[in-house]
Parts: sequence; C-alpha cells; structure tokens
Amino acid sequence: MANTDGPTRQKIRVAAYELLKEKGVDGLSMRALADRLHIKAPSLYKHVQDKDEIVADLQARGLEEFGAAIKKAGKSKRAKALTYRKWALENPHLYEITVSIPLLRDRIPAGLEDGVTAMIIEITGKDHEQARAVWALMHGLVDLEIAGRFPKDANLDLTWKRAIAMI
Amino acid sequence: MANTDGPTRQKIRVAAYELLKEKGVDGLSMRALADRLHIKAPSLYKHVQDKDEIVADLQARGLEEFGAAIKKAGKSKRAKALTYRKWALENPHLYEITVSIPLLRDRIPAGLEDGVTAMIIEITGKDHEQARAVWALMHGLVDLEIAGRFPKDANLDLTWKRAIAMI
DNA sequence: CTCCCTCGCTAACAGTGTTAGCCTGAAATT
DNA sequence: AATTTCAGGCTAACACTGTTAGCGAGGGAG
Repeated sequence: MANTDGPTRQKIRVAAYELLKEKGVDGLSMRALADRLHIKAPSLYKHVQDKDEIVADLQARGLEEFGAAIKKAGKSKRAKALTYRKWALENPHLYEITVSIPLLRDRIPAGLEDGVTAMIIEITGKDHEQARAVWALMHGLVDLEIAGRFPKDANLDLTWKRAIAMI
Repeated sequence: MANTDGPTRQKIRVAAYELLKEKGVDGLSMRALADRLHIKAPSLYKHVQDKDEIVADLQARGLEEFGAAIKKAGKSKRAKALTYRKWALENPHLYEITVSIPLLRDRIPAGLEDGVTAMIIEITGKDHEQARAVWALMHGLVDLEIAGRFPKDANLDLTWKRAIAMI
C-alpha cells in the first residue's frame, strides 16, 4: 500500500498548491504535479489515493484562507463584502477550486464549510435565508466577473456599491 | 474541406442538444455524440470545425431559450426572478453550458448576449450597475443551488423571497 | 465514361486519471 | 553480520478525451 502521510505527501500538497496558483484548475494535472517534484505521475499514488484527495485538500485550504481573510477584514458589512471580492480576485484559482467545481464534502475536514458559511451569515445578521441571499449576491458578482461575463467597460466598483446598498 | 452547413450538420446540432440535456456538459464528448448518430467521431469533423463550434451553438440556444422564457414570464420583477430560477433548475445543463463555462463570444451570433443582458437590465430599471447586481444575485443563487452548496434543509423559496425583497 | 468531391472509415497522437507489476536501496529483524 | 521486508521510485499499459492524416466508396457533373 501507500504511505499516505509521509513527508513526501506534504511536498505534494505544497507543490499542488503552487501549481494551482500558477496554472489554475486546468493546469493541475497529475503529470504536471509529478514533474514539479521530479517524479513520475504514477509515483504520486504511493502517497495519495487519487486526484480528488489533492483537490479536496486544496478546497480545504481555500476555505481556510478565505475564511481567515474575511475574519481579518473590518467589522462593517461593507468591509467584509469588499474583502470577499478582493480575496476572490486575488486568488481566482483558489476561489475557483473551492466554489466553481463540486465541493468534495466527504473529503474535507468536517465543519470547515459550515464554519465559513456561518461566518458569512454573521455578515448580514441572524436570518439564514437573508444571509444566503447575500452570499449568493457576492458569489454571483465574483463568479460573473471572473468568468468575464460582464462587458469590460462595466463599472464593477459601482456595481459592488449598489450591491452593498441592497444588503 | 468539410461541409459545414449540410443536413448532417443539423442532425449533429439536435443530437448535441439532446445529449447535453441527458448527460450534461461532462457527457458531451465527440465520441458519444458520434455514437448517437451511428457515426465515428472523426467523421464529425467533416461537418463541424471543432467541439467549440458545437458548444458555442448550444450556448447560443441556451441564451435564446432562456431569454424567451424570461420574456414570456409575467411583467413583475418577482415573476421574472422566479422564472429565472425555474428555468435554470429545469434546464441545469443548458444553464451550465451558457453560464458556468467560458462563453465563446466570438462564435455565437453577435448581439445575442447583449440582448439577454439588456432584458435582465429591464427587469430592474435603467441603472446598468444595479441591474448587474441583480443579475449576479440571481445567478449566484442558482449557481450555488445547482452546485449543491446550500445545505439541503435550506429554505430556498424563502431565500428567493428575501432576495426579491432586496431588489 | 471519367473525374472529383463528399462523407464515411481506421490508425494514430497527445493529453487526461489510474492500475499492475518490477526493482532497488535502506531499515528492521534474526 | 546476514536476511528479510517494504517504501517508494520506475515503466508499460488501459480507458478516456479532442483532433489530424490519409484511405476508399459512392454519386453527381463534365
């Protein structure tokens, strides 16, 4: 069997993290990851069960870093919202892997997702439904922006201002 | 060269449409598409330049049908918004291909995207920025719902009610 | 009748994730 | 010290993806 918790596994994790940041989700292939470690792709499977394990790990890191960024932001809704956007745009690949591909719930630490969700809920108030709407608003804005769905002459700063006013 | 406008091409288009609806974006492979036409995959290239041409066509159809659905909906913002959700949930694969993967702008009819955008803008009023925020809100809600990002005990009807109230 | 062109085909290439099986060197056991 | 075991590399291979090259049959045009 494989050693799924040795030091090489840690190297794989950081290499995957760097590779994701540099090349994005599409560039994150097992062979590219192996290359970075001067290893052949099949050898990765001595340390990792499958690619989803790597993806899940990155999703977890994304959620953690994202949560930390929001927590560090100012207390106002406005500051939190702007931080949401800022973080997503500064970490598009990390944002993408956590939110634009299916979240591997079974393989990320339990409670992580709930923790982030709870934090977002705190931004708005105590009503979960309202909070989800606000979250959707921010996610939608960021997602459409990253996907390039807005025309490039769109005034997104102003759009966010309007969005925050809606909250 | 290839005949890029014969009757076979039309068959390819409808087969692609059906295949997308049945199997989703991931199931839309050239070989699966060819199978459905009792053809081998390379033969498709006698009628179509590449897969992106097929994807672009489906994106265009998605935009058209989506636009038509919104247009047919009642005049109120509420009715339009609920139709947005209804259509997206009833046509998840079509919605996904138009909005969750990069839009092949160069290969869909000019003005189609603008037309749909303009329609969404009409839902809210005349302010483009506000309109984009509203669009983002609806898109975010649908995207998170389709992605299964909301807990399954979430009251999404109520969430949409809150969202519409925010508009 | 002959030419040619459309539209099918197979074989192949580069890429993806992944499995099977081999081999080597080092650590652990006797 | 000698032996055994095994982690952790390797190559070969499979099934899948989009795609290209090149072959061949059939039908319409000259």
